[in-house]
Amino acid sequence: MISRDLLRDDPDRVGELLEVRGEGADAVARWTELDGRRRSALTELEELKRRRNEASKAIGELKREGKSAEAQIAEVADLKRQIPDLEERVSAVRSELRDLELGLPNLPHDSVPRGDDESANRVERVVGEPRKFDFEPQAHWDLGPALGILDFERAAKIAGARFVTYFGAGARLERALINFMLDLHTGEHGYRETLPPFMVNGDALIGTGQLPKFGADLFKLEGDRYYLVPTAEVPLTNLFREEILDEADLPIRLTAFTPCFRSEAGSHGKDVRGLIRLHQFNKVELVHLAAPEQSYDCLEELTSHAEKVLQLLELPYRVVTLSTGDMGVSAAKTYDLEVWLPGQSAYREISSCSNCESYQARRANLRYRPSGGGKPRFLHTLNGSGLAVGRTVVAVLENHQQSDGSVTVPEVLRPYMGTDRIREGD
RNA sequence: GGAGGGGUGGCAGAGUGGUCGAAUGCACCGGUCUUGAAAACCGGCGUGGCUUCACGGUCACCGCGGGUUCGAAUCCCGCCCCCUCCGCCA
Repeated sequence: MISRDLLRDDPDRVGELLEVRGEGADAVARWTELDGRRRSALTELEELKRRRNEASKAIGELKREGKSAEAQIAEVADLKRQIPDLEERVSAVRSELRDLELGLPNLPHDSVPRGDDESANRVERVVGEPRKFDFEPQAHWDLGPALGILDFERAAKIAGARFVTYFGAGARLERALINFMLDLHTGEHGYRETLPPFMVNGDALIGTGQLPKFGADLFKLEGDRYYLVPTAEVPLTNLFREEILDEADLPIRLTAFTPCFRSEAGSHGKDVRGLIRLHQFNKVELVHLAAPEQSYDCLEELTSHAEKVLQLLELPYRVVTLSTGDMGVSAAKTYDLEVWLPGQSAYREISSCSNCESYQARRANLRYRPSGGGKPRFLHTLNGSGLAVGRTVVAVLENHQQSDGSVTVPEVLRPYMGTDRIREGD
């Protein structure tokens, strides 16, 4: 949600920034109009309520003194005829205003490149050199099945398209990566390990911005009010909703492994092979709850924590700042980490690190009390993948494959894997 | 799934129809006292909205939503959550 103060004080600037994100100045104009209607109706309503309260109080006093209160009772009766009407008007305007506010995307940070799509993204740095192969590197969807560690066809039998089953060393590799990432973030980067529910309610999804607009991307349990989490960002960020935290406790850094469930509606024909785009995948997530003054430092740190995973796994990657047209609705600024995939000769997204500033905090009513005292303020929320585990498996297989079809296990994973090489049948 | 109990301010905990946004204690902030600290004493101390240059005024909030009443933290209905016991299950 965008700050109401900002909408009121500087509607032109908000309109201009929204323009860049596909919403126009007309949305701001509509907001201003609704807000005005809300305020005038509210003022009117509260005046009636004040008179009603006054009269009721008088009735009590008069009765206690044994006097007649007929006049006051009549006045209250009269007011009570008018109040429900006005109340309805107020709540109608309110919900219209809320619908509008919940539908508006966040405003981009000044440092974000403006543009309509990913072609306007800005490459910040390229880290590591793509390896030179003296043979034709295979894509993981050939390599994995050949090794007998990834099975898409059998997964389709029990579930359908866009699912995978790991066998043997593949399953172990997934588990090794999860443990490695969690150990790194808790041991070296100062995160608290968290294991949240994998199902959440609608309020949580409104809090982080998936609802009301993107319900089609989610799996909802039939006949129930639960949704499967599309990312651990949802449970983690909402964990402290409706709370007022102490500034001294910020930033709160949480990491969690969860599966993620996405319907991938509207992505037919995209990434149909392999485990790039599945209905269910695993992810280790990083979340910061930060004071506004520190949140952009936090974004750099969080991103560096995700990068560290790639570096230790000896995977070449680049860091990209998403343009205004390529960012998610909640983000004010997003860095994508794109890992090099030799099988596709392309950099592909493996992590997305965002500062949502106070956008989600407003929706989830996530606040903190400043150390110096004073009113509670909205904090800033950040999240990033540290990393998407399935895609990391892809990157490890493709980058560390050998000419004989085996895969060298990166040094840091060997204690977790119990081997330095994955061979057919492992 | 069945039976019972319970959700009040940062915490604990009173309050069963009006003068209750709410006693009291703890915590916290400011002050007095003290060489300093503690103790003691004095004062302050919820959140949001509307209005105001400001002082202030006002509305709402006692899990959430409805209802009864001139008037609801208090009575009635529905829902959510927590606890205990039984059943079932991992």
